Amino acid sequence: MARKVGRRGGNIVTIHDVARHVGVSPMTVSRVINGEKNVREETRQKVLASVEALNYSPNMAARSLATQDVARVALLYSNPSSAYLSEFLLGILEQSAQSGCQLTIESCDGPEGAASAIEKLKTTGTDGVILPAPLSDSTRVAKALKDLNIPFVGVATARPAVDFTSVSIDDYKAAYSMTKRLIALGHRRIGFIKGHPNNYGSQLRYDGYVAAMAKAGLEVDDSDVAQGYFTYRSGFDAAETLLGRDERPTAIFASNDDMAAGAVATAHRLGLDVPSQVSIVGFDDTAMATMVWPELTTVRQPISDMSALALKLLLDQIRAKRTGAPYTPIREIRDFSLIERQSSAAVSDA
Amino acid sequence: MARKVGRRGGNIVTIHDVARHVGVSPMTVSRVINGEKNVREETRQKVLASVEALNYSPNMAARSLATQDVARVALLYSNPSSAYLSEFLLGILEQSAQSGCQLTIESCDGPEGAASAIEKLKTTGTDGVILPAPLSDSTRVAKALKDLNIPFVGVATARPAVDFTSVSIDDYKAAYSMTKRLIALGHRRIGFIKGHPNNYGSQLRYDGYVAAMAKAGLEVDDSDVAQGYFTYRSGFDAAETLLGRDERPTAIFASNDDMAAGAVATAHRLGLDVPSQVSIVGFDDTAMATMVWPELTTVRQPISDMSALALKLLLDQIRAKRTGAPYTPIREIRDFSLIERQSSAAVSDA
DNA sequence: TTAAATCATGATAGCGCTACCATTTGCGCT
DNA sequence: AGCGCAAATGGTAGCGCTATCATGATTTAA
Repeated sequence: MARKVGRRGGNIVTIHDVARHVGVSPMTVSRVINGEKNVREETRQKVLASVEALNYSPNMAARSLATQDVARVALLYSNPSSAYLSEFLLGILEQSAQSGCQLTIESCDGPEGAASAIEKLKTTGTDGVILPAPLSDSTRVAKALKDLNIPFVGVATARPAVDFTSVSIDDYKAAYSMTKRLIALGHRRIGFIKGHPNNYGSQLRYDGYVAAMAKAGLEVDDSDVAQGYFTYRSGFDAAETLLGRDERPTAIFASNDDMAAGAVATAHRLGLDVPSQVSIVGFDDTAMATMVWPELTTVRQPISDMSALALKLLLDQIRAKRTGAPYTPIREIRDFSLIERQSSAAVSDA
Repeated sequence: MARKVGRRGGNIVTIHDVARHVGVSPMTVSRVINGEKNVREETRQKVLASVEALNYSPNMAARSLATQDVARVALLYSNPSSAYLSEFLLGILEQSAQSGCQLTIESCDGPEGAASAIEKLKTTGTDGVILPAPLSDSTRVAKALKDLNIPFVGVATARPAVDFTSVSIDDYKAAYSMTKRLIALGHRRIGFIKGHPNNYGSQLRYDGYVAAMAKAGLEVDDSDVAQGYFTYRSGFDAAETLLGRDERPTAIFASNDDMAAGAVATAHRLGLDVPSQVSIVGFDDTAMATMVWPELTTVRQPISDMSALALKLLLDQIRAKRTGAPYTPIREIRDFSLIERQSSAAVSDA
């Protein structure tokens, strides 16, 4: 239980114990653990068996000390939804525990405030930066980091700029799928609430919606599209425009969950039942989606997977930079999924 | 920037550099850093000055390796609001970076699911556990941990059990203050939405409300109190009971933000304006509070402070356990604050 | 004043791991 | 067989820090 028993003579299993158990040198064990080559397959197997048997787990502190390889990575975020942030953190944490890197969390006020935060990171000696959702689309932030020669990875980057490594989902495809699903449920007039105009991902979502509608031979009337700003309030207002008419859509697709929740509130206020009279769907599957009633049908991103992967890629990049190896930015695309809850239903024939 | 420059000859400032700079032995520097006694005040000052001058910062990896003191602490949580969780994580992370301990995050399904999670922690060799909000009130979980002799600290523990260390706010006092504030705004009939009946903190909040009403000489009518379950939906329904009458209260105090948000939705549906016709206030100041419109007046707990403190206390406790020192559980109470937003207002004379 | 306790500091030896280089082993080739 | 070369393995020396004990400086008690 306790890691310590005395200054020496602890009960912790070390690489030496494994080595003795197998009958090789500690060095060989180290090589196996780190997946280096130049180890005979047979030896490798024996070592792995012993690791298992003795329940050995490497001591991160010793490793980072020996390798001098404690990457200091910072997570720089600006007001994401807290649901997003917490799941993001979960992924990052898991990965960082495995990789034994030192995490710093830094918040800033939008891309503007990022400048000073980045300045600070520089003086602190940060080896790399993770940029979650809103910040990952800021060219300004990307440029600042690049100028400082600090490696970074963007998460949920919508803009398909390939000059830095990023992990995202395909916003276009996701919006396309969701729209297609609504159409399959019998909806013909589907309203859309756009996200913030500055947000590139927001544009992609809209494009996906339009494409799916076109594919089904359905027309998108301008009056069925409302501008939103990703906030609850903006969804509330936008839905008012969309639903406050005689000829209203039977479904509304909001570009994020907060706006969808706002739309649900408006529907209720107008005396419309969700989903029997209007289906309302969101995007992101944040906690908001299950907090409101009825719970929202939405698009789910594997946020914690994505953040974990982002950290891993960042560490690779940092390592490459240190060894002077060439590094080519990667654009990873993860799969999204459609989560169907109670806010959507087939259009009623009434 | 990079932590590494070559196997040796890195540019990192070590304790030796500081020692040389001051003209003492590394050991003395170490002592100063760790705040040990038996160092002459004059020497201490000189060392501290050099630390500052050279911008030295201790290498956690080396320290934990030398002290054999890597505490493995687990954060065990069960479905808290994500807003709560993310802020909680922020506090924990900051503290853990400073203390150089190894964090594991573990989720479980309510107190029931905790059993297996705890079992797992045992085999993994966990030195201590942090228990956030809902779990910290489960006697079952507390007992399981105690039986295993694993130190733990509860956060936002409402039940005033003093047999384990905890960090909380005074739910009673907070509810009392909020109620008093509403009364000061001119409200005389104040409805209350209770939290989950199993939750002790929920009871304290109710008691605080009742006490404040009594203090002001106001009667609490049974029909002005509704049972809720901390969910949006339950707040939605409870508000219906409270507001769906001719003689309705002019304010509603919900035991958490989710229910307050639900209550706001109901008010809107009933055509009541918030706050001019009904004031609605919440508790916790989760992200939910600012996501709905109008934004909620609520009670704020210093969540990240509390979680950071909890980790610190946990580490103390672990250390005490290792050295065999006696340990007395502490019950820390932090200050809450009233956050006034747009969902509450003075009662109108109309 | 002198022995004994106390304090301030230093020297040494690792914590568990891996970088680096030395050595051994295996294997294909002439 | 003997050579060379590469693959496989081992030995050594720290990474930055602190536990421990040893030492010299200072105070206290007697």
